[in-house]
Amino acid sequence: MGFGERSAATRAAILRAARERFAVDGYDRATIRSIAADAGVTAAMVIRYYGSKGELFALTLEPGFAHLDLGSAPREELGMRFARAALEPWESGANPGIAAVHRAAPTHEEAAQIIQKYLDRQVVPALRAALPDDPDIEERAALVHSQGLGAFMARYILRLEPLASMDYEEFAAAIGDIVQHHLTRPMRR
Amino acid sequence: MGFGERSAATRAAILRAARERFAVDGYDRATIRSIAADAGVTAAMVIRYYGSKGELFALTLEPGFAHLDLGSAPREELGMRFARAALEPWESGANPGIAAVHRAAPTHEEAAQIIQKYLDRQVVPALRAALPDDPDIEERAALVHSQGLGAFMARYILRLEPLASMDYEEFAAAIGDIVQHHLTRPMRR
DNA sequence: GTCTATAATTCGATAGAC
DNA sequence: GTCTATCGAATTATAGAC
Repeated sequence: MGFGERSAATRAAILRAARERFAVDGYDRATIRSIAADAGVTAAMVIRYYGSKGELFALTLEPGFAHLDLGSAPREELGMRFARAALEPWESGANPGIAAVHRAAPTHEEAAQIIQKYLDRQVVPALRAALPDDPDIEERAALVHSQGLGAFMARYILRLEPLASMDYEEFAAAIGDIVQHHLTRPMRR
Repeated sequence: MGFGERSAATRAAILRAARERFAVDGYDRATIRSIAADAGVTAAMVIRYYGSKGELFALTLEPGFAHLDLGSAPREELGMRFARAALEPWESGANPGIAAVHRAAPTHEEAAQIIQKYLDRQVVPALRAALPDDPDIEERAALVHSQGLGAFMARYILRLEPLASMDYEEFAAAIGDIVQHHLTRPMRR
């Protein structure tokens, strides 16, 4: 596009500010003006570079979910491995885009679809690779994800106690244990 | 209040419309005008009877969560009993107020606090009554609730597949099984 | 490349007629 | 008791100066 050197930094600053605002305030309450202010520019610049609030939001979510890698975990450690891989990035407050998705999803169909995609393209394949012979892997993955979703929402988004203040190791161990159960319990056919 | 017979029906219609709108659209996207239109009146009436959008929303949530009654379930059936008691009302689409709370909670602190209250005043006491000697009942209740929250959000709010279309009996059985595990697994001290 | 000024909406809430 | 008309604030987005 016809933008020079100078603008690249501004563009990046806007995107960074948008990620932060959307993650903290949610889509509706985050305003173009507040994003612009955080980035040290005016609202006009935000529109100039990103067209509209909606387009900016879409780009905000793009880097998306980190690739879910379970490595070559032994069967008995799969749950714990999954829980750590999914939750640990959050302890350092990384990936504001994902918080933004989860804050927007209950009222914005497009955001909910991004979560659906994460489930289909990351969670299911990762678990299928680990348990290639399980005929119910999709149901298991959905249930595993539902526990991950609830734990994530409770601790990081809604900040419900005592989960929000619980020691991370204890938290991860509890969730890992449950995931393991989802993955290994007998399914009714 | 100085309101006569006639207004009572209007009042009720507004509240009913508000519950529906807040549940479907969320707090921010539901407008006074849309609620008024659904109720067959004008926006002025909504304000006249309920003062402000915020006050109306608060009343919307009031009937709140149904009392969580686990009856006298044997220890081995506690998880299943809990899952059914928490989820079954949803299959018939009841209680739009609760959908409204969960849609608003990620971006509205007050709504999140209502969920916290549900956890503290319904989930914890119900489980404590069922397992009076468990020293970790609050942690267990929080973990049970996190699974319930995730399952509820995935199936009814975000409508993630395949959970959203899963047969209810299978769904409830899976969640009940997990809840049971949360309640009975050994805790690290 | 960035800003000021402002257009065009939309929303919550009010005032006052009937 | 209900409505019309409108205010005032806030928002997204545009036009155009510098």
